[in-house]
Amino acid sequence: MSSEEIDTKTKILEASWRLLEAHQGQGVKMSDIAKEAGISRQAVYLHFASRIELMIATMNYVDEVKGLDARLAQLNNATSGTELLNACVEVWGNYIPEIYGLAKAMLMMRDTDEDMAAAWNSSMKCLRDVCQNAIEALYKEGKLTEGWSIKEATDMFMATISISQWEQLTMESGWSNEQYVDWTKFLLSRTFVR
Amino acid sequence: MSSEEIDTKTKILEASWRLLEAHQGQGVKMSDIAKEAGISRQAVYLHFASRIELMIATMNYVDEVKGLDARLAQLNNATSGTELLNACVEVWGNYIPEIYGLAKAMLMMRDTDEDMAAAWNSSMKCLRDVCQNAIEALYKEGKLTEGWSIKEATDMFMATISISQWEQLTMESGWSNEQYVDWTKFLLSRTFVR
DNA sequence: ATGTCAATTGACACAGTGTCAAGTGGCTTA
DNA sequence: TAAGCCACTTGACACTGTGTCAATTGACAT
Repeated sequence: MSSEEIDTKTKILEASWRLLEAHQGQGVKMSDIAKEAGISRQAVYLHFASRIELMIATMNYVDEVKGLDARLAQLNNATSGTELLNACVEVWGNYIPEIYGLAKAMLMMRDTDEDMAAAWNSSMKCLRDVCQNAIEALYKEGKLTEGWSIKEATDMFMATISISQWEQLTMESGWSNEQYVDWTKFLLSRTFVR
Repeated sequence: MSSEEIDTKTKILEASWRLLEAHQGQGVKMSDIAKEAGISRQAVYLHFASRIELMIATMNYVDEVKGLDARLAQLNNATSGTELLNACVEVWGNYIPEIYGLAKAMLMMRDTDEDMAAAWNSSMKCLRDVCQNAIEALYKEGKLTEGWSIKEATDMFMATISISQWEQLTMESGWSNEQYVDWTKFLLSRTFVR
């Protein structure tokens, strides 16, 4: 069996991931991935029907290895809504730099490919759930700023911690990740906590 | 001269703009633009050296016609920092839907093309200036929330009113533009006003 | 009538994705 | 040891979209 030797499929996924991170999700061709994996370009298609499919598989693979779900699961220890909100920003905000290349590639393809859009949304689902928990906790504590519905507040929360927001503040404006996390926590607390 | 008949260059720009808006900035080919303008594909290249150049020209053309600068210039009537901040969100927030298709196309190209990135940034410059004015006004009134530097606050301001943010809240989360403007004003006031 | 200029047509190069057919080399099973 | 299977290789090709080039047309100006 393939318990010791890494099977080709995994080699491709690793190569894809590595290149995506190295090039920040841009300009990574099927032939590059094949070369990186040490196989022929055509062989990639023996394992993945298309570029899109490979990208989605890479995303699932990274999800599995890095385990955002697991990281987020820990958060349910958080007692108060505020605490949960802050913890959420911290976990996600420190996760983004680890998966930025991949995420960027996904976001770019999402515009033109429905499957990718769906895959991305379902991958964001677990994050959204935690965000919503935080908002609901605030609400139950009577601490959610007046006027917000749960949905609206969760929408705004998600938008605020979106990859594009992170990209603009760190990559473009030159913020450190710590700055990003701290000010985002500040903005969210001020916005949602009464 | 060409005072009555629209010259071909303008016809191309109009066609480009129309298609970009109609298709939300996606999948608009040179041949589509040519067809829309009523000329041959190759003729487009007699006026614009490349797709990128045409896109940048379209952007400048729309800027000229729609006049974001002019709209923003009015704002300098605003007396207080808070007022300026709100006015800024209102003007920009109501401008976005009018130019979304074009903006989306620009943002997508920006990832792969330096010239486009530069053109986009310079186009955003006037918006950034107004945002910075608002933050500075707050600061001078002693109303800027403690901790923010002018630059950081302006960065965060810009990120909050970015196209991606608007896109996520309206196109994806289904908010009305009014909702977008109101909640964004709310979030910014809470974040920046002491 | 001659020249110029904008536009047309058709052909072609190039990159990247995806497909197909034929071949190779190693491993299993009879 | 032969037969068959399997993952992979090679090379060729179709398709799309961008960009280029050369030859041609038709209008308008001198």
